[in-house]
Amino acid sequence: MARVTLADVARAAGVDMSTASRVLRGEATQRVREETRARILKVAGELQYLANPLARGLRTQRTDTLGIVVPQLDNPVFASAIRGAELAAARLGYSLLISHREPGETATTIAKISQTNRVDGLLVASLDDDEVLRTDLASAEVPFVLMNRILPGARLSVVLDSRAAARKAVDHLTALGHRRIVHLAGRAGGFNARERLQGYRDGLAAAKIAYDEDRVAVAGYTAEGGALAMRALLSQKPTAVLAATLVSAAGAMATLHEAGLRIPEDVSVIGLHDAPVAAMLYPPLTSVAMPTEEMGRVAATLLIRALAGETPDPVPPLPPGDLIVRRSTGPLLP
Amino acid sequence: MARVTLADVARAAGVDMSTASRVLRGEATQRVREETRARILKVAGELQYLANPLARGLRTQRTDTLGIVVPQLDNPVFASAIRGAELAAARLGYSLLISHREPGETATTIAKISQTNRVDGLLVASLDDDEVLRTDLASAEVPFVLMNRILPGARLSVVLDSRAAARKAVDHLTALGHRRIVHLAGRAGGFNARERLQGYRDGLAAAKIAYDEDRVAVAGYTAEGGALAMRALLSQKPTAVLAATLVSAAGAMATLHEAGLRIPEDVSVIGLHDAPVAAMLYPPLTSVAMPTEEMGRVAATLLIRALAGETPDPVPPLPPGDLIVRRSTGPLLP
DNA sequence: TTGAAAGCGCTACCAC
DNA sequence: GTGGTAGCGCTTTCAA
Repeated sequence: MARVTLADVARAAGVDMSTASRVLRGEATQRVREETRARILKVAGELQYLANPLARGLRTQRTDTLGIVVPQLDNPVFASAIRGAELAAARLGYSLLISHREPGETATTIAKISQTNRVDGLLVASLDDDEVLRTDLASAEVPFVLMNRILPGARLSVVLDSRAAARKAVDHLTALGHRRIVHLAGRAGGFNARERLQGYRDGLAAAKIAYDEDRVAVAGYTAEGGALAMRALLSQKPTAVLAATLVSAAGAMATLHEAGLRIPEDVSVIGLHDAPVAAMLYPPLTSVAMPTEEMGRVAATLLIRALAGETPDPVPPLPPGDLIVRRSTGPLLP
Repeated sequence: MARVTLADVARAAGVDMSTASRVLRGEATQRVREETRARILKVAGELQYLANPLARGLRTQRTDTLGIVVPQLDNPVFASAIRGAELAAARLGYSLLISHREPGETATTIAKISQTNRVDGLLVASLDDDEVLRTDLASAEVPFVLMNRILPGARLSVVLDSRAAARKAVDHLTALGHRRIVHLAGRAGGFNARERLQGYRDGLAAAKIAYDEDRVAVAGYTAEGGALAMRALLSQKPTAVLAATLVSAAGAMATLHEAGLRIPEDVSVIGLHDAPVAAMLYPPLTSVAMPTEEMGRVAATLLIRALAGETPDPVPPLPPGDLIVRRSTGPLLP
C-alpha cells in the first residue's frame, strides 16, 4: 500500500530527498549529474516508488485531476463525452473524476465534487434550467467549462451544432420527397431544443415548405415524451418525423407501430445523435451522428488550457457528424 | 477557493487549532465546553470553513472515498450498480469515485485509480477473464469487493442469482405453453453465462423438456452477437427464446423481424435484466428484472465494513426481481 | 550539482 | 477543557 516514500528512495540512493524529488518529477532544469539521476531512477523503479498524491497536492495546491459532472450515466451522449474528456485529459497528464447528478438531487453535486474531491477544474453538463445551473455553478470552487449548452455569463462552453444537425436531417427527409414533416422537440426553452427547432425550420425553408407550428410538439428527452408527442401529431398525417433525440425517436416509433403505421413505408423517422441503441430499435433508426466524444475532448482541452493560465477563445459549435442511413427512413411513397 | 483554513477559524474563535479541530470533526469524546464549542461552530459557519481533504487525508491515511471501476458506463447494469453504490456510500459518509475501463485497455485502470486517486477501497466489475482480472487485482493497493462475478481467491464479492433469474424466465415461457425454447448464452466460460445456462436447464427440467445443446448458442453481450446466435438457432424452429441480456435480446429480435417471424405470435422473446431500453424495443421486451442497484449498495456496504476492520460474511447471490411482462412474450399458438 | 529546511493544512498525542 | 506540537510525504526556495 504505497508504503515506499520519497525518503526511502533518497536514502537507498544515497541522496537527499530534494534531489530525488527533482529527478523523479522530471523537473525542467535537470541540474543533476547523469550518474546520480540514473541511480535514483533505478532505485525508485526497484522500490516501485509512487508519489503520494495527497502529499504532493497539499504542497502544490494542484491535483492534476479534472472533475466531470453529468446528469446521467446511462446516456450515450454523456457516456461518450466522458470518454472523450478522459482521453484528452490523460493525454495532457490529468485524470478524470466522474460524478453524476441525479435528477431530483439538490444543487450540491458541484459544490461537493469541487470541495471534497479536490479537482483543479470542472467539466459540467446539465439539463437544468439556467437559474438552477447558475446557482450550482456559483458554488464551484474551481474554473469550469460547460458542455452541451451555453449559459449567459459562462464564458467557456462547448456545444454541438444542433441547428446544422437538424437541418441535415430535414434535408435527408426532403430529398426523399417528404413534405409533411413533424418535429418532436426537446425540452421547451432549452438551448438545444431551440437550435434544433431552428434547424428544422431552416430545412423546411430550403425545401420551400411552409413552417406550421402545429407540426411541432414537445417530447422532451424520454421515450414516453416521444410517444405522447407523436400521438398528438398523428392528426397531422405526417409522412416523416424528426425526433430531437434517439430516445424520443424510440418512443415515437412505438406510437407509430401501435397506430398500425409502417416505418418507413408510411412514416419515415429520423433522430439526432447516433449510438448503438439506434441499431437496436425496430426498424434500425436513421440518425445524424453528433461529435459527442469530441465535445468531451475539446472541453477538457479547453479547461486544461484555462488552468494553465491561458485565456482560450470560445470555440464555435461542433459541426454534426455523418448521416447514418438505416432503415427507418425511405422515399415518400405515392 | 477553500482559502479559509483551520488556523483561521481557530484564530477568529480565539482557541487553539487542536480545539477547533476537535469540535469541527465532531470527535467522540467532546471534552469541550459547550460555550466554546458553539463559538467555534459559529465562526466556522460564518467563515464557510471547509476542511482541506488533502491535508486531512495525508494525516489520517484515509480519504473516505471509494473507487468503483466498471467496464462500461453506458450500460444500464453498471449505471444502476453505480447509483446503488453511491447511495450506500453517501449514507455511510463516503464519496464515490467512478472510473471505467475501456475494453481494449491494458490492465492499468485498477492500479491507476488505487494509486493516483486516493481511494480507501475499490468496487470492481469486470468482463475480463479470470486470469486477466486476477493480474489487475494484484496491483490494487487497497481492499476491494467484486461485483457481478466471483473469482476464486477473492473472498468478497456480490453477485446476482442469474440461475434463479433464468429459471424464472423459462418458467414464464413454459407456463405459456412453449417447449421449443432456445437460449442465447453469455460469454463462454463466464460465471454469469454458466449460471444462466444452468437456470435454463433447471426450467426445462421442471417442465419435463429434454435439454438439447443444439438449442443453445453463444451470443455474448452485444446486439450483433444476439443477432448472429439467433440466426444460427433459427433452424431449431423455436417458439421462444431466452436471451441472456437485453442487448442480445434486441439483436435476436432484429433477426426475427428480418426472418419475417412475428413476435410474439411466432416466437416469444424474453431477456434478463430490466431497464428503460427494454420498453423502447419493438415489441417492448418482457424481462426478468435484476437487483443491480442493490448489488452496488450491498457491495459498497460490504467494502466499508471491511474497511472498518470487520470481516463480513460472504453474501449469498441476490435473488432476481420481478418478471416484467411486456409484449414480446405470448402463449404458444397452435 | 546537491543538501538543508521550511512549510502545505490537518490530526492526534500529550501536557497542563 | 484546552493548548502545544510533531509530523503525514512532498515540493521548493535558498545555500553550499
